[in-house]
Amino acid sequence: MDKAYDHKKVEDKIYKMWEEKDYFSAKIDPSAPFGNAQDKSSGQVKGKKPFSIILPPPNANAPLHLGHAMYVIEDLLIRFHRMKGIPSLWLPGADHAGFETQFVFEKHLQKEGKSRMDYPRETLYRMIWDFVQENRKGMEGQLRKLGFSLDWSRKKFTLDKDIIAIVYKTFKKMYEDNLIYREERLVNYCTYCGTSFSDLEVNHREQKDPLYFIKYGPLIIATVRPETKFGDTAVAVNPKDKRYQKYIGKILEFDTLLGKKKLKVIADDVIDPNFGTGAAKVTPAHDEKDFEMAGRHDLEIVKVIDFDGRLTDIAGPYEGLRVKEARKKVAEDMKTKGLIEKVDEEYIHIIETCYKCGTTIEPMLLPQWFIKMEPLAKPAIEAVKKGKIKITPSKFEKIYFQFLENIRDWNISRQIVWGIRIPAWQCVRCARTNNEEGKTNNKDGWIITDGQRPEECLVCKSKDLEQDPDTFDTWFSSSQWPFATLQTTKPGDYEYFYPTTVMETGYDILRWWVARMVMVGLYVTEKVPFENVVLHGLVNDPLGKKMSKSKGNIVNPLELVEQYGADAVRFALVFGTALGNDQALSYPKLDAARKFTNKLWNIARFIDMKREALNPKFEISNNKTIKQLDNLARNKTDKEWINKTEKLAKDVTEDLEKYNFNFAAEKLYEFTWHQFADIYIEDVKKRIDENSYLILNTLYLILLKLLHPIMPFVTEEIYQRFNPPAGGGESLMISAWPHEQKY
RNA sequence: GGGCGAUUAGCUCAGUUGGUAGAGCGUUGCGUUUACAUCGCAAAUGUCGCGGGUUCGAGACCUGCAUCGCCCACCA
Repeated sequence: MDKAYDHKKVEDKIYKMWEEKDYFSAKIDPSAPFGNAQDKSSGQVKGKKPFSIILPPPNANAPLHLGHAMYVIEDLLIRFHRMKGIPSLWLPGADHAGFETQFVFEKHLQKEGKSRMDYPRETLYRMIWDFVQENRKGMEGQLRKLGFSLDWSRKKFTLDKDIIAIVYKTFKKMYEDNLIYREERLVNYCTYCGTSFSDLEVNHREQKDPLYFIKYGPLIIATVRPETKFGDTAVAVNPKDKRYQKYIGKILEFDTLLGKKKLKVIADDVIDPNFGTGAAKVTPAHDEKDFEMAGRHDLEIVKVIDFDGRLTDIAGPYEGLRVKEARKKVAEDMKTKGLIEKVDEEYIHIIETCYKCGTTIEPMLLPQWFIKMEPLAKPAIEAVKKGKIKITPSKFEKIYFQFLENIRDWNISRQIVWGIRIPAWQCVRCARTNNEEGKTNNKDGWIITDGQRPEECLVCKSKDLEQDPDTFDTWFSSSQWPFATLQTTKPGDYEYFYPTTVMETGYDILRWWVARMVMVGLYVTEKVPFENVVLHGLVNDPLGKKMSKSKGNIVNPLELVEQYGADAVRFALVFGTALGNDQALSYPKLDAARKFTNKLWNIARFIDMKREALNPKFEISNNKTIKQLDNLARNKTDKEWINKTEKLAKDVTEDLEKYNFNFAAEKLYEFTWHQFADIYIEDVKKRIDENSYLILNTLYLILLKLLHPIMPFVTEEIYQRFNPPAGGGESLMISAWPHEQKY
């Protein structure tokens, strides 16, 4: 053996061996059908309950970042259960990541001086498709380099035909169950990205803006958005406000930049008499509260801002100006005309911004597809409350409940090309008729299918149908991922592996993804999609700052793997960090982990040398229980170390089953280095004989097994070099876990 | 406006049901021809953010407060 461990000579070779021997493929054990055995009360439990994890599919639009290396938790769980002899499945996949990917791709186009507008829809889609396929290949290579024992024979992509078919089926089912509706209402719209968003894609930011006090005849109203006043269709006051009683129901007539204007004064409870002057302008097309008032008071809705972020012709001379410049210009002109009473320059308020590009979100009137969330949220809340799903660490339950208990309907329409196009067709003739009759919500005339273009309009038999150009919010397909994957991999997978055992992911997508998977999973399959949610923290840069492209502090896990070895990277990520807490990338910790791999290696080297020296006549059995080992040992000290190792195996097993990964790593590190190597080996060194050698070697084998889930490469390499007997199995990764324990 | 987390050795962080503080890195001293200098032995360093409280006993539990970070939130 070399004097030092060189991961570069080992890792690729070992991974290839595992893959060629097909160790990663999950095997459904037909002799131990699990199926209905989930019902323990029936007494029909047969075989072992399988263990399954669906890999959170990484976005196929960029190489993996260090955060993805946290998948190590899933790999160690899978390897742990596989060694325990439990049929284990870890299913890989990739996400097309609709909007995110289109955004990234547009950045690439920009560098070439192009934009999405330069290409027809199909061309743009095809270009992004190719871009994504390239990325997928790269990502899979990265996952292999990290040693992840993913079942590549079952890999899925969110745009696989069979996945899309399921997404369509779900949409249709929801539509038929009256959970989907189309409505024209104010949605979060980013004029830069050119699409609407759900509430989760909107950030909030504090900002200082001038608050203008504008004269509306006898009343003064306060606003930060004078540029939208062209769309005012009322003035509102609180019904209890004594100052304004005499105006309620009256028509005000007053001067504006565009001449005389008449507005009715309405009374509404949402108006806070203590804000500003207690009177507000009502601009239904650009403010949600105003939009709701418009509904209650039957007000006209006048659009001032267009989808490109510029004022419409309603703004007269200000038409075509961008919101920001329009605001400035309008305010200046109003001052000149004496329409502004005063300006509070120090007004601080919260604005909504696009989570991606930071542009101020415009509430925009747009017909979109919505999912009614409340009926879906209730069972999802129940599932956790009743313990059908367990969230670890439990502190995250609060966030889960808070999201679901205050849930609002989900806008799933996106005005982008990259994604799954919504299978909704509108009859052009019916739509026109509806419009003429003054119906604005276009509910009629829409045909939802499972993806097939309908032959003709169901109402008027017209063949003039147009498909909705919008695509689904990526998270709509993601929400179906656990059952969609298992229903489309291999026959029997869904029946055997669903519900999955663990959903392990970053806490940052608890609401975006996990909660939605629970809701949609329960709705479609009537089962929870997973029994355990395990949430890890973020990996930040060495200074504790969040990694991001704009900061330029992204770390590619492969660089670290190259330098320290995959085992060290994996170990460093679980060592010294409590589950669910953020951690800063630590080079000293990586270095310590790398030294640990070397320590392991040198223990092996020592044992190897002793083997050569002693040339023992027996073979080391891989299958000895610790009890059997105790009977074999003759030296009292050796027996003590058997007990200590037994205790370690018990503790590590318990820690892994309780998701206390840091405890497991810390105990293994401490025991291996400072107990086993520093004390035991130093002791046995002086007195080693055949019998002690047998104990030493066997205990070391147990350590290798216990370490294998976290550090698979170095442990496997050593195991292979020890060339254990046939009875012990050909690979550490499929050998038996040294301790049985259930919690 | 609400919520969550953090505050422990110089630095980065653990501390699992309350029992006189731990790791890695760093520092200091000593050692090492034979598993490993990617090493060993030894040592130093903590009013566990601050104030109350519960308890025989609190870093851990309760309650205030401070600082930092994150998340949620339609007062124009």
